[in-house]
Amino acid sequence: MKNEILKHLSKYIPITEELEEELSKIEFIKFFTKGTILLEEGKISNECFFIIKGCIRSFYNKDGEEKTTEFYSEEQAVVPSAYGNKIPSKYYLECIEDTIAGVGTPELETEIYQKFPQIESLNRALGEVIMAKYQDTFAEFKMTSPEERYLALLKNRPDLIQRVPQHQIASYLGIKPESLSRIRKRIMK
Amino acid sequence: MKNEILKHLSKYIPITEELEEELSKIEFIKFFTKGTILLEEGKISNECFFIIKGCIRSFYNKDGEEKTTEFYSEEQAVVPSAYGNKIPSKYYLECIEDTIAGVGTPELETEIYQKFPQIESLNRALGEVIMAKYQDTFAEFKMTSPEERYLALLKNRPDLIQRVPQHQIASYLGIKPESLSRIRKRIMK
DNA sequence: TGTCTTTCTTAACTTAAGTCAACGAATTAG
DNA sequence: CTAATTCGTTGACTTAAGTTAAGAAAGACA
Repeated sequence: MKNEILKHLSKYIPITEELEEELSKIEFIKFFTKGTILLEEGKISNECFFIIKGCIRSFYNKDGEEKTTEFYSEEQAVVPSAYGNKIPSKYYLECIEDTIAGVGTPELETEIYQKFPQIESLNRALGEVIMAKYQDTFAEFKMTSPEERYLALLKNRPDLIQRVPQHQIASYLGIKPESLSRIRKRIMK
Repeated sequence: MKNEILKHLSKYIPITEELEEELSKIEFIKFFTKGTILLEEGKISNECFFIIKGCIRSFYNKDGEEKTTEFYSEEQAVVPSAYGNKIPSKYYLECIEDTIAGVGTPELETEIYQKFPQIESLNRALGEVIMAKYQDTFAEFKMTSPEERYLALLKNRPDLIQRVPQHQIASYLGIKPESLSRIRKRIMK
Protein backbone atom coordinates (compact mmCIF):
# COMPACT_ATOMS: atom_id res chain seq x y z
CA MET A 1 0.00 0.00 0.00
CA LYS A 2 2.80 2.42 0.79
CA ASN A 3 4.01 1.60 -2.68
CA GLU A 4 1.08 3.60 -4.00
CA ILE A 5 2.34 6.72 -2.31
CA LEU A 6 5.89 6.16 -3.49
CA LYS A 7 4.57 5.54 -6.99
CA HIS A 8 2.72 8.83 -6.87
CA LEU A 9 5.69 10.76 -5.51
CA SER A 10 8.00 9.23 -8.11
CA LYS A 11 6.09 11.06 -10.83
CA TYR A 12 7.57 14.29 -9.54
CA ILE A 13 10.80 13.62 -7.67
CA PRO A 14 13.43 10.86 -7.70
CA ILE A 15 12.87 8.34 -4.91
CA THR A 16 16.10 7.72 -3.04
CA GLU A 17 16.55 4.58 -0.97
CA GLU A 18 16.81 6.76 2.10
CA LEU A 19 13.46 8.38 1.38
CA GLU A 20 11.85 5.03 0.71
CA GLU A 21 13.17 3.64 3.96
CA GLU A 22 12.12 6.67 5.96
CA LEU A 23 8.58 6.67 4.61
CA SER A 24 8.20 2.92 5.20
CA LYS A 25 9.08 3.43 8.86
CA ILE A 26 6.14 5.72 9.45
CA GLU A 27 2.82 4.14 10.32
CA PHE A 28 0.40 6.50 8.68
CA ILE A 29 -1.70 4.40 6.37
CA LYS A 30 -5.21 3.97 7.70
CA PHE A 31 -8.38 2.16 6.71
CA PHE A 32 -11.82 3.76 7.02
CA THR A 33 -15.16 2.06 6.45
CA LYS A 34 -17.88 3.60 4.33
CA GLY A 35 -19.76 6.23 6.26
CA THR A 36 -16.85 7.25 8.48
CA ILE A 37 -16.93 10.96 9.28
CA LEU A 38 -13.35 12.22 9.06
CA LEU A 39 -14.11 15.80 10.00
CA GLU A 40 -17.14 17.50 11.51
CA GLU A 41 -18.42 21.05 11.22
CA GLY A 42 -17.14 23.13 14.08
CA LYS A 43 -14.24 20.79 14.84
CA ILE A 44 -10.60 21.72 14.52
CA SER A 45 -8.88 19.83 11.75
CA ASN A 46 -5.54 18.20 12.39
CA GLU A 47 -5.38 15.62 9.66
CA CYS A 48 -4.99 15.65 5.92
CA PHE A 49 -5.45 12.63 3.66
CA PHE A 50 -3.96 11.13 0.56
CA ILE A 51 -6.41 8.67 -0.94
CA ILE A 52 -4.96 5.35 -2.06
CA LYS A 53 -8.28 3.62 -2.62
CA GLY A 54 -11.82 4.85 -2.10
CA CYS A 55 -13.74 8.11 -2.15
CA ILE A 56 -14.30 11.02 0.21
CA ARG A 57 -16.77 13.87 -0.12
CA SER A 58 -16.94 17.25 1.57
CA PHE A 59 -20.31 18.72 2.42
CA TYR A 60 -21.80 21.68 4.22
CA ASN A 61 -24.92 21.58 6.36
CA LYS A 62 -27.13 24.38 5.08
CA ASP A 63 -30.38 24.63 7.09
CA GLY A 64 -30.42 20.88 7.70
CA GLU A 65 -29.66 20.02 4.09
CA GLU A 66 -26.38 18.46 3.04
CA LYS A 67 -24.66 20.37 0.26
CA THR A 68 -21.90 18.33 -1.33
CA THR A 69 -19.10 20.54 -2.62
CA GLU A 70 -16.32 18.16 -3.61
CA PHE A 71 -15.49 14.54 -4.32
CA TYR A 72 -11.98 13.22 -3.78
CA SER A 73 -10.84 9.86 -5.08
CA GLU A 74 -7.70 7.83 -5.83
CA GLU A 75 -4.43 9.82 -5.94
CA GLN A 76 -6.07 12.97 -4.63
CA ALA A 77 -5.09 14.88 -1.52
CA VAL A 78 -7.73 16.11 0.89
CA VAL A 79 -6.48 19.11 2.83
CA PRO A 80 -9.21 20.65 4.99
CA SER A 81 -9.21 24.42 4.64
CA ALA A 82 -8.78 24.68 8.39
CA TYR A 83 -5.90 22.14 8.47
CA GLY A 84 -3.08 23.33 10.68
CA ASN A 85 -4.90 26.56 11.53
CA LYS A 86 -6.93 26.59 14.70
CA ILE A 87 -10.07 27.62 12.84
CA PRO A 88 -13.16 25.38 13.23
CA SER A 89 -14.17 23.63 10.02
CA LYS A 90 -17.21 24.85 8.13
CA TYR A 91 -17.80 21.50 6.48
CA TYR A 92 -17.82 17.75 6.95
CA LEU A 93 -15.62 15.09 5.38
CA GLU A 94 -17.16 11.66 4.91
CA CYS A 95 -15.91 8.43 3.37
CA ILE A 96 -18.54 7.42 0.84
CA GLU A 97 -16.73 4.14 0.18
CA ASP A 98 -14.41 1.96 2.21
CA THR A 99 -11.26 4.02 1.95
CA ILE A 100 -7.53 3.45 2.37
CA ALA A 101 -5.61 6.68 2.87
CA GLY A 102 -2.31 8.07 4.02
CA VAL A 103 -2.99 10.35 6.97
CA GLY A 104 -0.82 13.39 7.57
CA THR A 105 -0.53 15.69 10.56
CA PRO A 106 1.19 19.07 10.83
CA GLU A 107 3.83 17.50 13.08
CA LEU A 108 4.53 14.65 10.69
CA GLU A 109 4.78 17.12 7.83
CA THR A 110 7.26 19.31 9.65
CA GLU A 111 9.35 16.23 10.37
CA ILE A 112 9.34 15.04 6.77
CA TYR A 113 9.98 18.53 5.40
CA GLN A 114 13.03 18.85 7.60
CA LYS A 115 14.49 15.60 6.37
CA PHE A 116 13.41 15.97 2.75
CA PRO A 117 13.10 19.63 1.76
CA GLN A 118 12.38 18.63 -1.83
CA ILE A 119 9.02 17.29 -0.67
CA GLU A 120 8.13 20.66 0.79
CA SER A 121 9.02 22.38 -2.48
CA LEU A 122 6.98 19.82 -4.36
CA ASN A 123 3.98 20.36 -2.11
CA ARG A 124 4.21 24.10 -2.58
CA ALA A 125 4.36 23.75 -6.33
CA LEU A 126 1.45 21.31 -6.35
CA GLY A 127 -0.45 23.70 -4.12
CA GLU A 128 -0.13 26.43 -6.71
CA VAL A 129 -1.29 24.12 -9.48
CA ILE A 130 -4.30 23.05 -7.41
CA MET A 131 -5.12 26.69 -6.68
CA ALA A 132 -5.03 27.52 -10.41
CA LYS A 133 -7.18 24.51 -11.21
CA TYR A 134 -9.62 25.55 -8.51
CA GLN A 135 -9.96 29.07 -9.90
CA ASP A 136 -10.62 27.59 -13.29
CA THR A 137 -13.25 25.19 -11.99
CA PHE A 138 -15.05 28.04 -10.27
CA ALA A 139 -14.98 30.20 -13.40
CA GLU A 140 -16.26 27.28 -15.45
CA PHE A 141 -19.08 26.74 -12.95
CA LYS A 142 -20.14 30.38 -13.20
CA MET A 143 -20.09 30.33 -16.96
CA THR A 144 -22.10 27.17 -17.60
CA SER A 145 -25.62 25.85 -17.13
CA PRO A 146 -26.42 22.88 -14.89
CA GLU A 147 -26.83 20.74 -18.00
CA GLU A 148 -23.42 21.75 -19.35
CA ARG A 149 -21.90 21.09 -15.95
CA TYR A 150 -23.36 17.59 -15.89
CA LEU A 151 -22.06 16.85 -19.37
CA ALA A 152 -18.62 18.10 -18.35
CA LEU A 153 -18.67 15.86 -15.28
CA LEU A 154 -19.65 12.87 -17.41
CA LYS A 155 -16.63 13.60 -19.58
CA ASN A 156 -14.06 14.49 -16.91
CA ARG A 157 -14.96 12.16 -14.06
CA PRO A 158 -17.16 9.41 -15.49
CA ASP A 159 -16.30 7.13 -12.56
CA LEU A 160 -18.10 9.46 -10.12
CA ILE A 161 -21.44 8.97 -11.85
CA GLN A 162 -21.11 5.27 -11.12
CA ARG A 163 -19.86 5.36 -7.56
CA VAL A 164 -21.75 8.32 -6.07
CA PRO A 165 -25.51 8.61 -5.34
CA GLN A 166 -27.22 10.97 -7.75
CA HIS A 167 -28.60 13.37 -5.18
CA GLN A 168 -25.03 14.06 -4.07
CA ILE A 169 -24.01 14.68 -7.67
CA ALA A 170 -26.98 17.05 -8.02
CA SER A 171 -25.94 19.04 -5.00
CA TYR A 172 -22.36 19.11 -6.33
CA LEU A 173 -23.72 20.59 -9.57
CA GLY A 174 -25.67 23.18 -7.60
CA ILE A 175 -29.14 21.79 -8.37
CA LYS A 176 -31.88 19.60 -6.85
CA PRO A 177 -32.07 15.83 -7.45
CA GLU A 178 -35.31 16.21 -9.42
CA SER A 179 -33.63 18.61 -11.81
CA LEU A 180 -30.70 16.28 -12.38
CA SER A 181 -33.15 13.51 -13.08
CA ARG A 182 -34.82 15.66 -15.74
CA ILE A 183 -31.47 16.71 -17.23
CA ARG A 184 -30.50 13.05 -17.58
CA LYS A 185 -33.80 12.31 -19.29
CA ARG A 186 -33.37 15.34 -21.56
CA ILE A 187 -29.88 14.48 -22.78
CA MET A 188 -30.55 10.85 -23.66
CA LYS A 189 -32.78 11.56 -26.59
CA MET B 1 3.19 55.01 -2.15
CA LYS B 2 5.67 52.37 -1.11
CA ASN B 3 4.53 53.18 2.39
CA GLU B 4 1.28 51.46 1.52
CA ILE B 5 3.07 48.22 0.88
CA LEU B 6 5.15 48.52 4.04
CA LYS B 7 1.99 49.33 5.99
CA HIS B 8 0.37 46.20 4.63
CA LEU B 9 3.38 44.02 5.37
CA SER B 10 3.67 45.41 8.89
CA LYS B 11 0.35 43.80 9.78
CA TYR B 12 2.04 40.45 9.57
CA ILE B 13 5.78 40.81 10.16
CA PRO B 14 8.02 43.34 11.89
CA ILE B 15 9.53 45.82 9.44
CA THR B 16 13.26 46.15 9.99
CA GLU B 17 15.13 49.19 8.73
CA GLU B 18 17.08 46.94 6.44
CA LEU B 19 13.88 45.60 4.87
CA GLU B 20 12.45 49.09 4.48
CA GLU B 21 15.63 50.30 2.80
CA GLU B 22 15.81 47.31 0.50
CA LEU B 23 12.22 47.61 -0.65
CA SER B 24 12.57 51.34 -1.25
CA LYS B 25 15.50 50.68 -3.58
CA ILE B 26 13.40 48.60 -5.91
CA GLU B 27 11.48 50.40 -8.62
CA PHE B 28 8.40 48.30 -8.91
CA ILE B 29 5.49 50.63 -8.36
CA LYS B 30 3.64 51.28 -11.58
CA PHE B 31 0.69 53.37 -12.73
CA PHE B 32 -1.94 52.04 -15.14
CA THR B 33 -4.76 54.01 -16.72
CA LYS B 34 -8.34 52.76 -16.79
CA GLY B 35 -8.81 50.25 -19.56
CA THR B 36 -5.24 48.92 -19.51
CA ILE B 37 -5.10 45.21 -20.28
CA LEU B 38 -2.53 43.68 -17.94
CA LEU B 39 -2.84 40.14 -19.23
CA GLU B 40 -4.39 38.65 -22.34
CA GLU B 41 -5.87 35.22 -22.98
CA GLY B 42 -3.24 32.95 -24.52
CA LYS B 43 -0.33 35.03 -23.25
CA ILE B 44 2.25 33.83 -20.76
CA SER B 45 2.02 35.66 -17.47
CA ASN B 46 5.17 37.01 -15.84
CA GLU B 47 3.79 39.64 -13.53
CA CYS B 48 1.77 39.69 -10.37
CA PHE B 49 0.25 42.79 -8.79
CA PHE B 50 -0.40 44.26 -5.40
CA ILE B 51 -3.06 46.94 -5.67
CA ILE B 52 -2.33 50.17 -3.82
CA LYS B 53 -5.15 52.17 -5.38
CA GLY B 54 -7.67 51.22 -8.03
CA CYS B 55 -9.46 48.12 -9.27
CA ILE B 56 -8.67 45.19 -11.54
CA ARG B 57 -11.03 42.55 -12.89
CA SER B 58 -10.38 39.14 -14.41
CA PHE B 59 -12.61 37.93 -17.20
CA TYR B 60 -12.88 35.04 -19.62
CA ASN B 61 -13.98 35.32 -23.21
CA LYS B 62 -16.73 32.74 -23.66
CA ASP B 63 -18.04 32.70 -27.25
CA GLY B 64 -17.38 36.40 -27.67
CA GLU B 65 -18.96 37.31 -24.33
CA GLU B 66 -16.92 38.65 -21.45
CA LYS B 67 -17.47 36.69 -18.25
CA THR B 68 -16.13 38.54 -15.23
CA THR B 69 -14.92 36.14 -12.56
CA GLU B 70 -13.18 38.33 -9.98
CA PHE B 71 -12.68 41.90 -8.83
CA TYR B 72 -9.51 42.91 -7.03
CA SER B 73 -9.15 46.22 -5.22
CA GLU B 74 -7.00 48.01 -2.61
CA GLU B 75 -4.68 45.79 -0.56
CA GLN B 76 -5.42 42.73 -2.70
CA ALA B 77 -2.86 40.66 -4.57
CA VAL B 78 -3.53 39.59 -8.14
CA VAL B 79 -1.58 36.44 -8.96
CA PRO B 80 -2.50 35.06 -12.40
CA SER B 81 -3.02 31.33 -12.22
CA ALA B 82 -0.36 30.93 -14.89
CA TYR B 83 2.13 33.21 -13.10
CA GLY B 84 5.60 31.74 -13.12
CA ASN B 85 4.46 28.66 -15.03
CA LYS B 86 4.82 28.69 -18.76
CA ILE B 87 1.16 27.99 -19.27
CA PRO B 88 -0.84 30.44 -21.44
CA SER B 89 -3.49 32.34 -19.49
CA LYS B 90 -7.13 31.41 -19.92
CA TYR B 91 -8.34 34.85 -18.91
CA TYR B 92 -7.77 38.58 -19.19
CA LEU B 93 -6.82 41.09 -16.53
CA GLU B 94 -8.05 44.66 -17.01
CA CYS B 95 -7.78 47.81 -14.94
CA ILE B 96 -11.31 49.10 -14.57
CA GLU B 97 -10.04 52.25 -12.83
CA ASP B 98 -6.79 54.18 -12.91
CA THR B 99 -4.66 51.87 -10.83
CA ILE B 100 -1.45 52.13 -8.83
CA ALA B 101 0.11 48.75 -8.12
CA GLY B 102 3.28 47.08 -7.01
CA VAL B 103 4.40 44.78 -9.80
CA GLY B 104 6.23 41.56 -9.01
CA THR B 105 8.12 39.15 -11.24
CA PRO B 106 9.36 35.65 -10.45
CA GLU B 107 12.96 36.95 -10.54
CA LEU B 108 12.25 39.80 -8.16
CA GLU B 109 10.46 37.42 -5.84
CA THR B 110 13.36 34.98 -5.77
CA GLU B 111 15.67 37.86 -4.95
CA ILE B 112 13.52 39.16 -2.11
CA TYR B 113 12.89 35.67 -0.74
CA GLN B 114 16.62 35.03 -0.56
CA LYS B 115 17.24 38.20 1.40
CA PHE B 116 14.12 38.01 3.55
CA PRO B 117 12.97 34.41 4.03
CA GLN B 118 10.26 35.57 6.43
CA ILE B 119 8.46 37.15 3.47
CA GLU B 120 8.41 33.81 1.67
CA SER B 121 6.94 32.11 4.74
CA LEU B 122 4.38 34.89 5.01
CA ASN B 123 3.40 34.55 1.37
CA ARG B 124 2.99 30.81 1.77
CA ALA B 125 0.82 31.24 4.83
CA LEU B 126 -1.28 33.90 3.09
CA GLY B 127 -1.57 31.61 0.08
CA GLU B 128 -3.12 28.93 2.26
CA VAL B 129 -5.56 31.40 3.77
CA ILE B 130 -6.56 32.64 0.30
CA MET B 131 -7.03 29.06 -0.87
CA ALA B 132 -9.33 28.31 2.07
CA LYS B 133 -11.28 31.52 1.46
CA TYR B 134 -11.60 30.61 -2.19
CA GLN B 135 -12.99 27.15 -1.41
CA ASP B 136 -15.50 28.75 0.87
CA THR B 137 -16.55 31.33 -1.71
CA PHE B 138 -17.13 28.58 -4.25
CA ALA B 139 -19.18 26.51 -1.82
CA GLU B 140 -21.21 29.58 -0.92
CA PHE B 141 -21.83 30.28 -4.62
CA LYS B 142 -23.10 26.74 -5.19
CA MET B 143 -25.40 26.88 -2.19
CA THR B 144 -27.10 30.22 -2.83
CA SER B 145 -29.46 31.79 -5.37
CA PRO B 146 -28.44 34.76 -7.54
CA GLU B 147 -30.51 37.02 -5.31
CA GLU B 148 -28.79 35.79 -2.15
CA ARG B 149 -25.43 36.22 -3.87
CA TYR B 150 -26.26 39.82 -4.73
CA LEU B 151 -27.35 40.56 -1.16
CA ALA B 152 -24.12 39.00 0.14
CA LEU B 153 -22.09 41.15 -2.24
CA LEU B 154 -23.93 44.28 -1.09
CA LYS B 155 -22.99 43.35 2.45
CA ASN B 156 -19.41 42.20 1.93
CA ARG B 157 -18.15 44.52 -0.79
CA PRO B 158 -20.53 47.49 -0.96
CA ASP B 159 -17.86 49.59 -2.68
CA LEU B 160 -17.93 47.33 -5.75
CA ILE B 161 -21.57 48.13 -6.47
CA GLN B 162 -20.57 51.79 -6.76
CA ARG B 163 -17.39 51.50 -8.78
CA VAL B 164 -18.17 48.64 -11.16
CA PRO B 165 -20.68 48.61 -14.08
CA GLN B 166 -23.68 46.46 -13.31
CA HIS B 167 -23.36 44.12 -16.25
CA GLN B 168 -19.93 43.11 -14.92
CA ILE B 169 -21.43 42.50 -11.48
CA ALA B 170 -24.14 40.40 -13.11
CA SER B 171 -21.61 38.25 -14.89
CA TYR B 172 -19.65 37.94 -11.63
CA LEU B 173 -22.84 36.66 -9.98
CA GLY B 174 -23.34 34.17 -12.78
CA ILE B 175 -26.41 35.83 -14.32
CA LYS B 176 -27.44 38.21 -17.14
CA PRO B 177 -27.66 41.98 -16.68
CA GLU B 178 -31.45 41.92 -17.16
CA SER B 179 -31.81 39.45 -14.31
CA LEU B 180 -29.69 41.56 -11.99
CA SER B 181 -31.83 44.55 -12.89
CA ARG B 182 -34.94 42.60 -11.90
CA ILE B 183 -33.35 41.36 -8.68
CA ARG B 184 -32.53 44.94 -7.72
CA LYS B 185 -36.09 45.98 -8.39
CA ARG B 186 -37.41 43.01 -6.43
CA ILE B 187 -35.37 43.62 -3.30
CA MET B 188 -36.14 47.30 -2.93
CA LYS B 189 -39.77 46.91 -2.04
C1' DT C 1 -22.03 71.36 -26.86
C1' DG C 2 -23.96 67.78 -29.13
C1' DT C 3 -23.15 63.09 -30.87
C1' DC C 4 -21.97 58.43 -30.11
C1' DT C 5 -21.53 54.64 -27.22
C1' DT C 6 -22.18 52.21 -23.23
C1' DT C 7 -25.14 51.07 -19.57
C1' DC C 8 -29.50 50.18 -17.36
C1' DT C 9 -34.35 49.25 -17.31
C1' DT C 10 -38.71 47.42 -18.90
C1' DA C 11 -41.83 44.33 -21.28
C1' DA C 12 -43.44 40.03 -23.44
C1' DC C 13 -42.34 35.59 -24.04
C1' DT C 14 -39.59 31.05 -23.51
C1' DT C 15 -37.17 27.85 -20.91
C1' DA C 16 -35.61 25.43 -17.07
C1' DA C 17 -35.08 24.97 -12.20
C1' DG C 18 -37.60 24.75 -7.53
C1' DT C 19 -41.41 22.67 -4.94
C1' DC C 20 -44.62 19.27 -3.47
C1' DA C 21 -46.31 14.90 -3.71
C1' DA C 22 -46.53 10.20 -5.05
C1' DC C 23 -44.64 5.83 -6.23
C1' DG C 24 -41.52 2.16 -7.59
C1' DA C 25 -36.66 0.54 -7.29
C1' DA C 26 -32.61 -0.21 -4.90
C1' DT C 27 -30.08 -0.66 -0.79
C1' DT C 28 -29.46 -1.56 4.03
C1' DA C 29 -30.37 -3.50 8.47
C1' DG C 30 -32.14 -6.64 11.51
C1' DC D 1 -35.40 -12.86 3.81
C1' DT D 2 -38.25 -9.37 4.95
C1' DA D 3 -39.03 -4.70 6.63
C1' DA D 4 -37.42 -0.24 6.52
C1' DT D 5 -35.09 3.27 4.71
C1' DT D 6 -32.90 5.67 1.08
C1' DC D 7 -32.85 6.78 -3.72
C1' DG D 8 -34.48 7.98 -8.35
C1' DT D 9 -38.20 9.25 -11.44
C1' DT D 10 -42.41 11.44 -12.81
C1' DG D 11 -46.17 14.85 -12.93
C1' DA D 12 -48.43 19.27 -12.00
C1' DC D 13 -47.57 23.61 -10.70
C1' DT D 14 -44.71 27.89 -9.27
C1' DT D 15 -40.96 30.79 -9.70
C1' DA D 16 -37.15 32.97 -11.67
C1' DA D 17 -33.67 33.26 -15.12
C1' DG D 18 -32.68 33.56 -20.37
C1' DT D 19 -33.92 35.87 -24.73
C1' DT D 20 -35.18 39.44 -27.72
C1' DA D 21 -36.19 43.95 -28.50
C1' DA D 22 -36.78 48.67 -27.51
C1' DG D 23 -36.01 52.82 -25.37
C1' DA D 24 -34.23 55.91 -21.53
C1' DA D 25 -30.21 57.47 -18.90
C1' DA D 26 -25.49 58.25 -18.18
C1' DG D 27 -20.74 58.80 -19.81
C1' DA D 28 -17.09 59.48 -23.16
C1' DC D 29 -15.28 62.18 -26.71
C1' DA D 30 -14.37 65.23 -30.11
